[in-house]
Amino acid sequence: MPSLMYLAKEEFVTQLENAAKTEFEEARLERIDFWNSINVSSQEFGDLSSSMAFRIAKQYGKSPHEVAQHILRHMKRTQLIKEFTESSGYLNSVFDRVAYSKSVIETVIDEKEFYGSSNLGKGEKTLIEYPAVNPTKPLHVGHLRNLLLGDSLANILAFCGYSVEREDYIDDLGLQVAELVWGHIHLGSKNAQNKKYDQFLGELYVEVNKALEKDGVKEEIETILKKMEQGNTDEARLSRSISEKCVLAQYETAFNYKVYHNVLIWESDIVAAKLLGAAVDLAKAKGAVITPEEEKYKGTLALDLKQVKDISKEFENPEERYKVLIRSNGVATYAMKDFAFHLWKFGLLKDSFSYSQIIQKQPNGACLYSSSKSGEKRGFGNAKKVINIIDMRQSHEQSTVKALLKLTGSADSASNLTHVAYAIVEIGGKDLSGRSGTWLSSEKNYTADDLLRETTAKAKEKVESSKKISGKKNTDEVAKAIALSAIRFEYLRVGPEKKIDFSWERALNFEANSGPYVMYMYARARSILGKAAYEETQLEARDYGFINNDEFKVIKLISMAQDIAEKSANEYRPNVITDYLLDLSSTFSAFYERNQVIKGGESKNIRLAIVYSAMHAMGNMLRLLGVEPIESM
RNA sequence: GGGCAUGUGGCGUAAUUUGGAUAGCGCAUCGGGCUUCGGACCCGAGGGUUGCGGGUUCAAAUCCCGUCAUGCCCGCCA
Repeated sequence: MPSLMYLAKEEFVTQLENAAKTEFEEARLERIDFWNSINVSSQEFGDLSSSMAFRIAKQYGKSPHEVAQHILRHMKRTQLIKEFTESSGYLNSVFDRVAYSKSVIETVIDEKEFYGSSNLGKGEKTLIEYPAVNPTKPLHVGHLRNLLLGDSLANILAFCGYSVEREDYIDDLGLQVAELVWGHIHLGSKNAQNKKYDQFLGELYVEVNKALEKDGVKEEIETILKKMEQGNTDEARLSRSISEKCVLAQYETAFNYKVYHNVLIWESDIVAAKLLGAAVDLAKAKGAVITPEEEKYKGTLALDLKQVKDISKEFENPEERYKVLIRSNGVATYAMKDFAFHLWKFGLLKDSFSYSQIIQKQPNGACLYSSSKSGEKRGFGNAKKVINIIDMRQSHEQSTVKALLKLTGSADSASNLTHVAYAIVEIGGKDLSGRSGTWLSSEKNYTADDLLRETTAKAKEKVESSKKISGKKNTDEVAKAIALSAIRFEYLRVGPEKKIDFSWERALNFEANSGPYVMYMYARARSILGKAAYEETQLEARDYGFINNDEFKVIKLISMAQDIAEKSANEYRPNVITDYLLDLSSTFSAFYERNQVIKGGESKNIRLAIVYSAMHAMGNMLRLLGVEPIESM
């Protein structure tokens, strides 16, 4: 079922189209033109408005006002629209508040926690990968953007009817891990006991990075890296074991942020499964790659940039002719490995992984699986749609993967591959490098753990000073929930393509335009319902006769929840949701500030129903952001 | 050299994909509001030539062209 706002718009379009076509036959307009001419307008101009008359006026050489008046004559009231009006060329609709409100509220009562959900995705299997952090350091405030974007988008897509699989890729064969293996051997692991393992590794990593300047160290690390890649060596086992311990520590953090996954795929397992060979064979067979003659590229397997420059402008490069995929020493580049992995993601190569349970029960109750040497077969991968949450600096690599998919005959998959490119998080204009240890600070580290701890402490202070909750139990839980809402909101309210300069001040702001603000409005709604001993059966008695402007503003916003969720899913933008939540909660706040609910006399029941509906709309949208609303705070 | 992203009041941002009525919101500043359902609140004021210059249009933050600034990417690094 589409949202009521959508239905009202549809009724408007139908009336408008018929009327306009009767009066202005020559206009040659499509239904889509009428549809696009309609906007949600500010209250003074009615509920929905169309600028169609301007367009027709031009063709007919008449004034928009005149045209609109002609169209208006043929427009008749509909189920949801009480009347149409005209003002300075715009055609406005006025909703039938009784019919509209009744329908919205009954739908919410019927659907409750599913209100706003839809079947947009038609159950399509969608694989979403995040955060793919190197298993060499703690998650910091930069990684958090990836983590929260991924988790939130996964929630949103699931709510919109996609069948979502949350996957994380772990590169346990990277140079960074090799450096840590070297560090383990040469610098020891004496500090490991009294620290969280990822924190210990992160610090060790900075140490190793300093040692890199010494003679011979680089070579030693390269040797280690080669042994790791061979598999079945001491170095390989050590790298996997270090990586696993690190990932488990990182996931402890993720769990505190209420972020969960379905499956981890390890680079060492991708290598063991020989996906790469199969991918190379495929690329050769389809003629997607060539072996350049030029001296510079002798012995490599490469992508001919001329062949792909139509696929993406990224490949327009006057200086380079080829993009190397397999080096002359036989080692694959990142892009090629990634292409192989994507063949698996789309089910274009058969799933040769075995899976074991790395965490039997995450805090959300679900098992976390992991690719492994031994284990059972499972139906992971084989997705129709693939979404990668990756920093925008990797756009070029992602385009290469896409191009390879297209060239190997999977144009469908190529177009179903989405790179959600987000800009980095900086601190005081500097990016968060693991190598130099920017995340380490003498006062507060910029790790995700530190951020949550600081924010929770601030929240707890506030909770304890609040009279409402003082003397009550679980202040820790409440403080944590509030802290989470603050952090998640702060990260998600900004469009993904804009860079974020991290600031403690903003992270710790719980006032308006924040997660806690929305949570507060939710809690107040609950509190009112509790005080009124509200039950749904009371709704029988509600009277839709008097819906004032404050009330109807809230109802209209509630009616748009599904459109908002779908927009957010289609555009991969959680900030569509945060924006809506701020609008809804502040409109709701203004409504109850000016309108007594419990002492509302004849309006009491309808207002209770509005509070009830707004509460569900807020709660459902908050959950899409990964924020579980709390009853009181 | 080529490509990508960003540029909106002092600060942080929304709206740009699909052009519409007065560019929305928060922080900060100033002024109001608790004997009234929770003050993490509400109401109001000041603050904007949407980087700049052209163009298209009845209408441009939005589309087109140019230009400036900032950051990033374009390795047989991973």
